[in-house]
Amino acid sequence: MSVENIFAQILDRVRRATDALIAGGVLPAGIDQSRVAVEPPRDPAHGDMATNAAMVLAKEAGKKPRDLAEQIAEKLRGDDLVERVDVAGPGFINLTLKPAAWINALRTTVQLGLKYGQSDIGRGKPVNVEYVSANPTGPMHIGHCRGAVFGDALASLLAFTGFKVTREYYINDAGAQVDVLARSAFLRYREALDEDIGSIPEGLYPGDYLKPVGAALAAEYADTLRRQPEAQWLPLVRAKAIEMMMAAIRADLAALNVTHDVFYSERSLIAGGVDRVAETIEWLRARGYVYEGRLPPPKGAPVEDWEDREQTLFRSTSFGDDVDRALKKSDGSYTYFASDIAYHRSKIERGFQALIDVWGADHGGYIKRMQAAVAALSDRTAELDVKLIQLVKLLRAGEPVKMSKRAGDFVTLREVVDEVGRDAVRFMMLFRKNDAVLDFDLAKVIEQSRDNAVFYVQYGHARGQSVFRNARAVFSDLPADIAELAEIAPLELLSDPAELSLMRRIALYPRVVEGASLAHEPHRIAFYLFDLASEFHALWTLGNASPHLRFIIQDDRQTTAARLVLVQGVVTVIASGLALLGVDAPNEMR
RNA sequence: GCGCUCGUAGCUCAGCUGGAUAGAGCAUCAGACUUCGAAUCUGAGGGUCGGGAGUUCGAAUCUCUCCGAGCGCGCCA
Repeated sequence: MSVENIFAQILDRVRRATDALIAGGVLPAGIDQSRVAVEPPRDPAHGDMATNAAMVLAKEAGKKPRDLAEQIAEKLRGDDLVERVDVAGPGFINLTLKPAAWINALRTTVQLGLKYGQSDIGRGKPVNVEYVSANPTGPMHIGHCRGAVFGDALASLLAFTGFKVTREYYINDAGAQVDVLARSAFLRYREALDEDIGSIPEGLYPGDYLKPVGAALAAEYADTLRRQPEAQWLPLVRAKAIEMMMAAIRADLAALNVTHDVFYSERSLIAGGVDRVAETIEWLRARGYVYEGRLPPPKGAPVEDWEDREQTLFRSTSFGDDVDRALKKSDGSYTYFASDIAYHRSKIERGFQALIDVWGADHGGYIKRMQAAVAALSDRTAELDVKLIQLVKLLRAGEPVKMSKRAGDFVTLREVVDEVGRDAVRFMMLFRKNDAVLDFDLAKVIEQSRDNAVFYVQYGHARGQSVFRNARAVFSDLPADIAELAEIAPLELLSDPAELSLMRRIALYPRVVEGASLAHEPHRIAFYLFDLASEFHALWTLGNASPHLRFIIQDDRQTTAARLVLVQGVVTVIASGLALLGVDAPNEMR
């Protein structure tokens, strides 16, 4: 819990009050206090904070909630941070804090700067976040983009809250699809040797992006490959194609500022004479989780070439899955699931007990078996959270965007980033819950209006910075160092309801960050920033009708100094939140 | 047929892991620019939280059951 989280501070005071009641025999010793919470009330008229302590504890204590609330309230009265305590409704304890509490919180915010909102709730626990993991068979398309941004932001958020994060990409470079890639590249290789290849046959990748691969192969091997049988050239062409596709993918990710610490190759699981997949299967078999058996045919949609046969199965039903899952295909090779188990075993062996996988929504049916595998591999100690990322519908002014033929019938990530910019892409991808379908309108996201959340938040930051530029022109003697300014500024002059409300919003940030981190929901940061910007813009406009509420008061150095600290609080939090999302916080909008 | 994810204002969506009278944006209507950039702001109308039942002090949130949408359902990854 971070020291600057004022909600945590107040929860601590509530704990002291209930502990005192336990000591006094009013509450039973050992009562479960885990559900006691302190949160901002929906209605500001109820005060600054409310706690449910009395309602949560009443039953076990055998007391009426209202009576217990009164006793807790009595203990809280006289607290140095608390101005007023009221008992309301079914037993809420409403707290109104002294202005000094908010003033201190603001001062702390500004002095901590970009460290504000950090916490140690992760306690250094290693977390592995796997995201993107797009097949190396072509450039990134818009469908990959959302998962990439989500995973990247989630990783940043976890790191900010004290987890030891590893960002990981699983390269699917071992399945049949990379052989298809190799054959497709081989065609382009022949094309590069001036052969007429006609149209690309059905089943191969048609995109132009393989032409450079063909050219590179021609430069490297001249026409030697062409005279070899496929079994000979395929591994060479495949390796080259994968290498070049991964380079393209890394470049695409770089354009989005998405980074990874580890690129883990599926092929490496079975390379160098060590078969880690077989090892893992035997490891599981020794523990009774793998057996030879038969599966019932799938219900519903009939499978045409279904044959009932004995196969190697993983006992995922022991961990809540509906059926056991096949580990080998009929030709004896491993299923994708088998390698994926071996891959997740490597994560566990590398010391991760907390795993997060970011997948496309079409993989939803895969979650249970993978969680089952992780449970089996770790003796139920490791936890896998799978975040499903829903579809992105790409629009332009309300109309669906058509595919680009050259890229191979999909819109590439690069095209979109080039058109609307990285910030718009990143913010909008996070301005929705991960499991909700997202409409991404290319025309809307570059609009400069409130309807465009990216612009609106960035503009808030730029506006804040412009106040400082203007203030320096008026009061050149104010300290340039913001921490020093916060030290000397008479913050008690910030007494207007709109100012206090903004201070409360700023104080909410660490709580939002913690909640978003624990829930693995980075979108909460984006929505919070929108609300913060909104409140800041409103206060700004108040200055039009009420000149005494402007940030810079020509003949009042003290008030100006105090308000600059408030503006800095807003600027700091917007910059911090945008940084978590990987979005720039511009000093001016041009 | 089974499983997963959803269903909240006319539209697009939040709702802080069970809290008080369910909130924003867009759209509609009515307002605010001799400004610290109005690229903004203020106000109004608009809801059976898909329907029903249950759990408890209290449910949009948890459970069950219907209705509807999307995704998935040995040898694709």
